[in-house]
Amino acid sequence: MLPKSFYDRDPAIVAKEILGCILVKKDIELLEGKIVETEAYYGMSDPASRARKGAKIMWEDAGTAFIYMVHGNWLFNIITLSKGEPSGILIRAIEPIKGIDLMKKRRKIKEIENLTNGPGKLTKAFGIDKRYNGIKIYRRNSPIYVRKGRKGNFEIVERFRIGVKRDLPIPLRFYIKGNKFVSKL
DNA sequence: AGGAAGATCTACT
DNA sequence: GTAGATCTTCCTA
Repeated sequence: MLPKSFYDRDPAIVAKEILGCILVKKDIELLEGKIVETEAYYGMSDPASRARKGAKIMWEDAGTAFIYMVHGNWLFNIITLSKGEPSGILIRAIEPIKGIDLMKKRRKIKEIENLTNGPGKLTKAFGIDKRYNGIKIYRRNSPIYVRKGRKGNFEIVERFRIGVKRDLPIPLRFYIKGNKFVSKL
């Protein structure tokens, strides 16, 4: 399982290095998925950042889960840190590994490719909502955490972020090239 | 009270 | 594949 120090770095670095790792939810159920797409968000210097909208939780320590609602969807973020500025990464898409039947049930569909290929979709499939806001995912016994995946060779594609009104002039969206579960090319 | 928000679903061309 | 409606909570007036 990834230690707190992993998250305590620049969000763009964390966003890239977490690709290929496994997102795990384990409490009364066991769900796993490989992280295939992420985005990085900075603090006050980032026009798209929730920090500017007064999300206090962004000032908590690295490795804190940050969950909020957009257009009727819960989005799952992890707090990171760079130079004392609040920042974070958004998990945009994962590839289902374990608990696929439960994910299908929650999403009410059966095509695997459509199960978790978007930030709002994966939270629904995993049953993640506001209740998990603020948990420390680096702690033992955390119901949600990330662990290292199998080493795989893949190329990382860099793109501009999706959906943000005003983006920064640098690419902050990262995904695994050729993966079917990426939300958008 | 009303609008905005880092999205998704559906119903078409 | 794309456009438009609609999703739900939070923030500001």
